[in-house]
Amino acid sequence: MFNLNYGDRRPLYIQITEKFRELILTGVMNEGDKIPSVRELAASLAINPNTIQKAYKELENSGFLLSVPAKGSFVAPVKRTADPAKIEELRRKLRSLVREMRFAGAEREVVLSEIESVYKEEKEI
Amino acid sequence: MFNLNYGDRRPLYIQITEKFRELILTGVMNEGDKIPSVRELAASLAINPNTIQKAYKELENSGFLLSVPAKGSFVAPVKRTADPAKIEELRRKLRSLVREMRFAGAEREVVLSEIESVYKEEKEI
Amino acid sequence: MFNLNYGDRRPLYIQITEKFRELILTGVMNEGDKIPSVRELAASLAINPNTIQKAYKELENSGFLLSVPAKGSFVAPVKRTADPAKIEELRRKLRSLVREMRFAGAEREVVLSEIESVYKEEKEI
Amino acid sequence: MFNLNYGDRRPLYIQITEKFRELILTGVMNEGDKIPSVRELAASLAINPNTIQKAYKELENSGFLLSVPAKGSFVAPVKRTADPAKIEELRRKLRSLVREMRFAGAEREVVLSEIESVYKEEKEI
DNA sequence: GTGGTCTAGACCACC
DNA sequence: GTGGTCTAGACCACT
Repeated sequence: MFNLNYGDRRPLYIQITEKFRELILTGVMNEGDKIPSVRELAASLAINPNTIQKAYKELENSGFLLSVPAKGSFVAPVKRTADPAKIEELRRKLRSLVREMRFAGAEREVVLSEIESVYKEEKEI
Repeated sequence: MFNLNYGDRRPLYIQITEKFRELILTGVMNEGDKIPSVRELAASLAINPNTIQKAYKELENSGFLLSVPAKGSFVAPVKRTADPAKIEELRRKLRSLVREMRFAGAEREVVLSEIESVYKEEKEI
Repeated sequence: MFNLNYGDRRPLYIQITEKFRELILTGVMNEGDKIPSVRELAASLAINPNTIQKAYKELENSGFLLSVPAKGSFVAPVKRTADPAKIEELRRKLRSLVREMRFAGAEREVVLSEIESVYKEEKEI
Repeated sequence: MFNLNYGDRRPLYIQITEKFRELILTGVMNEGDKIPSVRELAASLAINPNTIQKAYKELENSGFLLSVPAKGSFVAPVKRTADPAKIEELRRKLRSLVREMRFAGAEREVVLSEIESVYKEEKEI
């Protein structure tokens, strides 16, 4: 499914949550997709199931996964009552980034097309 | 000059760097402009000079300011690269950020309006 | 671990960053290695922890370290670019520096021996 | 002869010293060359002669120029009893830079050829 | 006056 | 325990 980097000294469970975060945010995994069971992924990565458990727990806490007892874990629905503070932080980052692009010479249309393409992304899948 | 937000969980020195980044990238401050001295701004914001110093140092490291001992700090000469590689890098960051915003529940219109508002900001007037 | 030179007019925190840069660039320390904690190194060098913190921060900003709160600081994953543009930039810096050394009275042999000794330094052994 | 940058907020006399430093270090100007008189250069740059005076004074203090009363100012001989501290500082910079080049993938020969070419530079003129 | 360095000590969140 | 932020205050070199 993916690989761990043992050179990276970040804890394994963090590497795993990051990986899932990336897969979900990029639309490789979508709402409702079933993810591998703890034991399954542990075997596949050859690490302790407790580590996977901890990663899944983190992902559940941050709203990326939804665990259904006796059924498995699934990618959470996108709705998630938007945390205003989080959105505000992201908007701040967005403004700063767009200003930098503008300053670097990127045309308004280039930026807009990038946005559009993201919002079309998963619909095409 | 501007205000600090103590509710904001970002460190004060980061808030300050962001503010200057914004003032410079939006063209409110231009190359060569003298900015307030470390002690002056510290007094004006009622915080410790060391905190301002830290912010100015960061801004100098990232190329926004030029600090000259015994003279003052100035907005650095700009290099509007229009470097395609730089733009490409920023586009990648933008996509990633927009995906995250979308996932967090931000509507397409919200993101677009943010872009528009940046491109309407004054600049080089 | 290493020593500070109080005769040296360079700031302590710069001496520290240089030392780590050297240790990393010469391969004595490698990606993922844990480095001494802020307080540990401060005690060992008998200086204030804030000074170490400043050095580590600089090293993190320039991509040599990765600091993780509550975990420690680690040598960052390396990206041996072999980017021609980067090399070209370094060559320009080198020419300028060597001109200055020559002007300051350094003999060609002195400069060459410096190069040789660097290329004999251990690395990735 | 050269231009001043009024956007640059560094003092004019500093810009002038830097310019001469560059011209001398790159071998455009050589030992014994007569440089323009204070009044001459002041007129050519359309600035106050005092500013030129100050720049020349700085250059003389740092050993780049040699002023002969009633004769003019000349590029100083290269010998200059090499200040050991200065040389040491430059050697440190050189080592650091060469390490970085080596790390970036530059071959030993590339670095050496750069040195050689600098030491041949002025002889070809 | 200016930027810059360093110390001493407090406090925080996280693990 | 860890990294990180902030304050308070001393000192330096330079203009």
